[in-house]
Amino acid sequence: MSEPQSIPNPPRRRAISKRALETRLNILDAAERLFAERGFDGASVRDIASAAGAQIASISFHHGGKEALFERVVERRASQLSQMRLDALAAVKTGGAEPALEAVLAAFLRPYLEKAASDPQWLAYARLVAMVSADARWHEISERCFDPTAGAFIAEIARLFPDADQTAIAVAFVFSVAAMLSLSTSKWRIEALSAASGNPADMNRLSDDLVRFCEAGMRAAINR
Amino acid sequence: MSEPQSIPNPPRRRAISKRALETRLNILDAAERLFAERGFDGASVRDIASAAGAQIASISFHHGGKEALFERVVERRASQLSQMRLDALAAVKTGGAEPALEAVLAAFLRPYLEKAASDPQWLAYARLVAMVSADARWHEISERCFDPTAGAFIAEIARLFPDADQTAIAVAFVFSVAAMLSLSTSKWRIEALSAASGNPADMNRLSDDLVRFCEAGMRAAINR
DNA sequence: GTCTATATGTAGATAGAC
DNA sequence: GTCTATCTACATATAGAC
Repeated sequence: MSEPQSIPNPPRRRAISKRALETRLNILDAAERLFAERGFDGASVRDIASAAGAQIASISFHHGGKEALFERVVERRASQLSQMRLDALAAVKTGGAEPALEAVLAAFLRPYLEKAASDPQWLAYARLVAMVSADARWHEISERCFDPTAGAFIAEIARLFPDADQTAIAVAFVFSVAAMLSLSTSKWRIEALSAASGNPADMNRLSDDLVRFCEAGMRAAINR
Repeated sequence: MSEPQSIPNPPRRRAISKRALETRLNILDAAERLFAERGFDGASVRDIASAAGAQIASISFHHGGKEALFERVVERRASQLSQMRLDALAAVKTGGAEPALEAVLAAFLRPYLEKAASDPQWLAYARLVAMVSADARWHEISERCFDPTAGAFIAEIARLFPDADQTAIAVAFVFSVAAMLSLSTSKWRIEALSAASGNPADMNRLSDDLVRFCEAGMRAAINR
């Protein structure tokens, strides 16, 4: 993924210098931040290069242009997050008894929530995903990066509740993902709307609230 | 709202020609569609003018530039939708008994759902709202156009459940709004993820599913 | 691999004729 | 109010020296 023209068994290829790898990584991180803040069209490769301390030309050189860079930014974290989620799902299923609905939903939601609570780059990534999901231009990315994992979780829930309507489960799952993403895009709004209470919206509490909310909503869909 | 420099009692002002009014309206409609499809930066005033059958210069003339046009597009429908929601809330409260939680949530969600089911421009508007909510650049619009109405509904729910945590209610409300908006941005995804079932995702059914999902989630937040 | 210089396109805004 | 023509700025991308 990080070597454009890599070959399964390259006969002879010079190692990439440490500095070049840093440049690539700095560009990816800066792009993630700026794309998340301003959107694909609002973030220019000039600003990204500048924020990364790199040359404008290095973006085309290392990543093959703006669009390819955007896809790499999304793919990098998506594959990591998918792995964490599927691992958590597998762990939940190793116990002898049937897993509880809450455990399955938590296996999907918690890996992201834990990352987002500790690393601002993951928060930026979620804003990016919200953009990707909302923009028809990036549907292909969604299908490739997100839908397989989402499908696995929906199938598992359907297996736990054989009598439930599968479409209703998928609908509730999409609602749950939307609620999850709103934590990164609308945290400011939660704080504004609950100003009276005074609490400054602690991330751990928000995470628990999200899992409770989604589980209750999913149960309502299953018992439809 | 549609007359930039209007004065409470204008001493003498020539009436705006019918054609000019049409130009203004055509621009608003085309802008709504293109902003929703491509985002603020992705939609050019050139394309908007062209889609509206108007001149590029007419956008600055009638609406005062691209940013001002964007705000007008959002404000136009936001004020209409707020009115419908507050009317529905008032209607729910006129009955002697305390309104049910479901009725309050429905008063917020149904007006939009009914519009979106019948008018593609309202679907486009929801994509726009999803953008506005996700982009820090437009927070001021959110606070001005959306938060007052949201606050009224949160206050009503808090009044119905005096022992519930107010922050938890606000959090669940934001999750509900996110789920609602996902109907416009992720309808294609619902269809992809529930392909096995075959149902082509009828909008009326999705609306019912949404209200059920949000009510169950909100109850879980209240009983926290 | 990096960096300068530049090619080529398009953006938003407006002056001034009609 | 409309429309043409044009201004200025900035976009992405790349060729070629180092």
